[in-house]
Amino acid sequence: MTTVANGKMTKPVKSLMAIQSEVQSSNRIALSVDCVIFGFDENKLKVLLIRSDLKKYQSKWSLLGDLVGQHEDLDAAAYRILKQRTGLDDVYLEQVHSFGSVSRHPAGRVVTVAYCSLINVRHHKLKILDNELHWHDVQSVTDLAFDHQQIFNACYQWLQKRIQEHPLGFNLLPKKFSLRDLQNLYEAILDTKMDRRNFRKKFFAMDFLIDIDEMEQDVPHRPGKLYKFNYDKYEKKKKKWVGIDF
Amino acid sequence: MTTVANGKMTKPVKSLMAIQSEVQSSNRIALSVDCVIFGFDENKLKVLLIRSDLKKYQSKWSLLGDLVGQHEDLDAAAYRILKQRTGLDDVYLEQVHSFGSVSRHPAGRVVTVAYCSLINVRHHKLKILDNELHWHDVQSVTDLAFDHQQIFNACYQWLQKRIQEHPLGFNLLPKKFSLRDLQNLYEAILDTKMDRRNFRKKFFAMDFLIDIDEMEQDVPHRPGKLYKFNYDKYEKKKKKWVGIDF
DNA sequence: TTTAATTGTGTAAAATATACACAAAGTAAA
DNA sequence: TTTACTTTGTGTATATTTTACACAATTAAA
Repeated sequence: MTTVANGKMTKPVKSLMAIQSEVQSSNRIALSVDCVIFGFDENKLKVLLIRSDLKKYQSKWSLLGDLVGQHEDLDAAAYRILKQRTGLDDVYLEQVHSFGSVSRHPAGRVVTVAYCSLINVRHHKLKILDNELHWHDVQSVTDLAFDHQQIFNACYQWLQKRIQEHPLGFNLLPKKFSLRDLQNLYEAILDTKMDRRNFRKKFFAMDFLIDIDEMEQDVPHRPGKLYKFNYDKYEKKKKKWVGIDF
Repeated sequence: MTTVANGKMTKPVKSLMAIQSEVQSSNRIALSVDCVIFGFDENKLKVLLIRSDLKKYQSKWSLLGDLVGQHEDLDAAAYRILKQRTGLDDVYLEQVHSFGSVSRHPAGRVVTVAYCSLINVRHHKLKILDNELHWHDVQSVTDLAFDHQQIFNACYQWLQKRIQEHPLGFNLLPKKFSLRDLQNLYEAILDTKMDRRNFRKKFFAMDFLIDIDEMEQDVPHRPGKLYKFNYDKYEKKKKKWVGIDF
C-alpha cells in the first residue's frame, strides 16, 4: 500500500477491483459539510456563525458543520446540517467547493464540502440557537476557526459572482419588495453603489418583475411600488450566455 | 449513533469534541478524485477516458480516478492521479464539483471530487496507455460507467462557461498560434460559429496577444501571423466584473 | 403650509456588438 | 508563368447597450 502526499511520486495503476477492496477496508477519510449561510437585514449582508467549542479555537467563530453520514447523500447532509443547526428547511442550498488539505482540521483528517445558502433573516426566524448561533455582519468576519476563514472567503466571492448571473437575491427579500430594497441588496452584496435610474431600467428591461399594484407602508417619504419576482418567466427565458469576456 | 439519509430528521447538536472522537473511529467514507482531462486536436475537443474494468461496467468507458490517500491533500491527489494515469504533470488542474450520492459507486460508498484539466494533445504525448487510455471526441462520449456521464456533463458545461471568462484556452494551443487556431478552439469548445473579423477585433481589443512577428509554415494558403498570449499583462489587467446579467 | 426625503421618469453621448465585402498572399495545378 | 483556389487581413455603417445626469411628484413630519 502506498500513499503519496506531494503528487510527485507515482504508483502502479490500480484496477478498480483493487480499489473495491480498499473501499471495504482502510483508506477512508472523515467527510464533513460546512454551511455558509448568508442573510440580509438592515441593509447589510450577514452570515450565520457558531462558537467553536474546540479548546484550541475556544474564542473563535466557525461555520455550521458536521460529519456526513455513511449512508447519507452529500446534498442531504447539507440540508440536514442546516436544519439541525438552525431549525430551518426549505431554503436554497448550493455546493461551492471542497477543501481537503491534510492538516486543515485539528481533530484529524477531515475533508469538507462547503455549501452556501441564502435566507431571509426577517422571514426565517432561527429556531435553534445553540453554540451562540447568530448573524454576523460579513464585514466583521475575521479570524474564524480552522480554515473556515478561507472557506468563508471563497463562498463570499462565489456569492458575489453568482448573484450577478442568477436571481439569487430574491431569496433574501420578502415576497413583495420595492426596487430600493432590491438595489440595497445588490449594493450590500457587491459592496458597491449603483445609479438608481439605470438599476431600475436594467431590471425593468429584464421583465421578470411583476407589478403587484401595492405601495410601501409606513415609510417617512413617498412610498415606492411593490413587486414580485416572476420565477416562472425567468425559468423559461433563462439566457444561454455566449460572449468571450475576460 | 444516528445517521440519516434523507435530511428530514434531526439529531441533537453535537459538539466538535464529539465529532473529534468520531473522526478517530468510524464514520469515514472513501474519497476519490476523478479527472476530466480535455484536449484539443484536429479542431475537435477531446477527453481522456480509460476502460472500466469492473465486471458490471465491462464494456464502458470511465474517467481517470483513484482514491485519495489518508495523508494526501485533495489537490495533490488530483495531480498524482493525472500523472499516474497519463505520465503528465505541470498542467492546469481545477476542482469543479463533488459528487456524493450514496449509491453512485457499485463498490460501496465513495464520494468523488471532479477535477478538470486542459492539455495540448500535440505537445503532451501520453506516456502511459494502460486501460486503453486514449482521446475521445467529446461528441462521442455517452453512457460512461458509474455516474461518470453526469460528472463529465457537469465538467463540460463548466468548461464552456469557464473558457468565456478566463483565458484557459491558451493551454490547448501551442505557445505560438494563429488567430485561426484560436478561433477554431473557441468554436469547438462552445460548439458554435463566430464571425472571423469580429473575433479578431475582440481579441486585439483585449490586448493580451503578443505579435511575435512570425508566420505559419507549410499551410497551403496565405500564412497567418503567429501570436503568444501575454499572461503577465492578463494577470495585471484582470477585470473585476460587475454587471447584473441573467 | 413648509420642509425633508425619496420615488418615478427620459434623453443625449459613449461604448460595444454586429453584419458584412474585397484586396493580398501564398500553394497547387495546368 | 499563368490561373484557380484557399485563407488572411482589414474597415465601416448600423444597431444595441451602457452610462451619466436633473427635475417634478408624493408622502410624512414639523
